[in-house]
Amino acid sequence: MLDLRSVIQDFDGVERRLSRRGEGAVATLRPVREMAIRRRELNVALEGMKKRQSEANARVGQLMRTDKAAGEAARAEARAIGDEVKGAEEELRRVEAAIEKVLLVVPNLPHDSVPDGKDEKDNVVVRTWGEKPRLDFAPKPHWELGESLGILEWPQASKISGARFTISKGAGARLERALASFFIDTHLSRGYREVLPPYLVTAETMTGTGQLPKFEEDLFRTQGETPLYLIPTAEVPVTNMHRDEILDPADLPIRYCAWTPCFRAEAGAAGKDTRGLIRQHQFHKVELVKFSRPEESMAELERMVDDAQEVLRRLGLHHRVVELCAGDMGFSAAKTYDLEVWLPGQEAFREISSCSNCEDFQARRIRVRTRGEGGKPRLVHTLNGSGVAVGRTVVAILEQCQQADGSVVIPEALRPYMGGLERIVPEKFPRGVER
RNA sequence: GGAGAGCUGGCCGAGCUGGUCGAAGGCGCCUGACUCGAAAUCAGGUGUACCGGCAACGGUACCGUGGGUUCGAAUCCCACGCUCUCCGCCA
Repeated sequence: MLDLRSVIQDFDGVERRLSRRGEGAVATLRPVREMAIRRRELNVALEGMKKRQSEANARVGQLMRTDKAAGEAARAEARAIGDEVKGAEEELRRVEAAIEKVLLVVPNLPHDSVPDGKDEKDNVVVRTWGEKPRLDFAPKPHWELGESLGILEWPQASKISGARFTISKGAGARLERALASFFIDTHLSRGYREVLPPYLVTAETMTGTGQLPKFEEDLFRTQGETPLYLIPTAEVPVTNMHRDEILDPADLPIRYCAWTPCFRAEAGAAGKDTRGLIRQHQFHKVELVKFSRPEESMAELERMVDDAQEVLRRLGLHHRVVELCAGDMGFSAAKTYDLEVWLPGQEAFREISSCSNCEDFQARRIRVRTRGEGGKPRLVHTLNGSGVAVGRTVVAILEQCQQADGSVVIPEALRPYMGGLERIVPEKFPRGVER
């Protein structure tokens, strides 16, 4: 959420910065100007009224003890003021609710360093790590590899859950589990604290990080009087952990890493990436979340990108870092880097991580503060990034590490987590692996 | 799921026969005095948000949340949430 005060003080400036995200973003803000002016007028008037009211009330109290008749008269007067106050309060509440409603769907302002642009075609490649693996055969897409190896299975998944689900089996299932452990261990050694949060959260929590009210259709929701939502990313529960808290500046930055399943309805994405593991209703992700002092948040973002890159480097996966343009960034982000991993089977770089600095946009919604000079409370900055998406890493390993014979060589760093397994070869054991 | 108790300032804790209560007292913290210095002691200060003001300062709101009663509510009434204890159930 943008700061109402700075919106009022510099409406044109805010509008100009917002316009870099596109016309749609600006349109969300327009109604605020008038409403804010109205709110201010009402508030000033109301405070004057309240002052008169409390004076009148004090008179009633005093007079009632001495002069009953005069007391009754004062009481009538006080009652009239009270009615006035009630009316003004109601009006003010209405205006404030209207402002809040608008402000909740206005996206964050892009940081000045963010490149201009409309969509993903305008994103800027910052650096590339490694090289395309030299394959002297026609590389297969991961879904073919997964099926022929017997480690990824779709017909059974759609039988039990419908479209966009996968069942991993044998070495495939183990690979997911190994990657998650490997990622977490790597981040722990680099200063993050592991947390295992709830996967179901309240609407308030979803609102805090910006998923609600604007993106309800992307979420799965439970039944019942007070529904809960399945988390689309661990960013949601972990960032909300410190809601309504004032964090000790000495503790900052706080760095968390969390491994969770993620659930996404993504109703609008029908027809894209229908095959394979790329776009699923459920997947695993290791998420990095930071709470930072404002002046350090951009440096922390750079470190976070490096932390995410580190796991790909250790796995030897060819990838690049992309800086998102203003038009392609997510709702809450002030600045975002994506990590894109090379997929030979599709001859394309695909997103495997997204690291964002939300600055104070989420912190304002959820009231996470720290103390600055003189002990004054001030908002922290929040950051989040994938470190990294587990399912998509499986895709990358299958496609980048595939061999001419259809087997897949497991990256060395991962082998300790795979019981020493060096290579995935076809598995066809419905009752388990024969020993 | 059932029964009971409770939710007050950074913490503990009074107030809850409705009025001047942002709220006693204690702890913690800050400043000053005393001291070579420290401890102890004494004196003073010590919440957040918003509005007005260059500032000093003034005003308004906040006693779990929301609603009600009333001229006026931390105090009375209703609903909800959360915490704790006991019982039941359970991986």
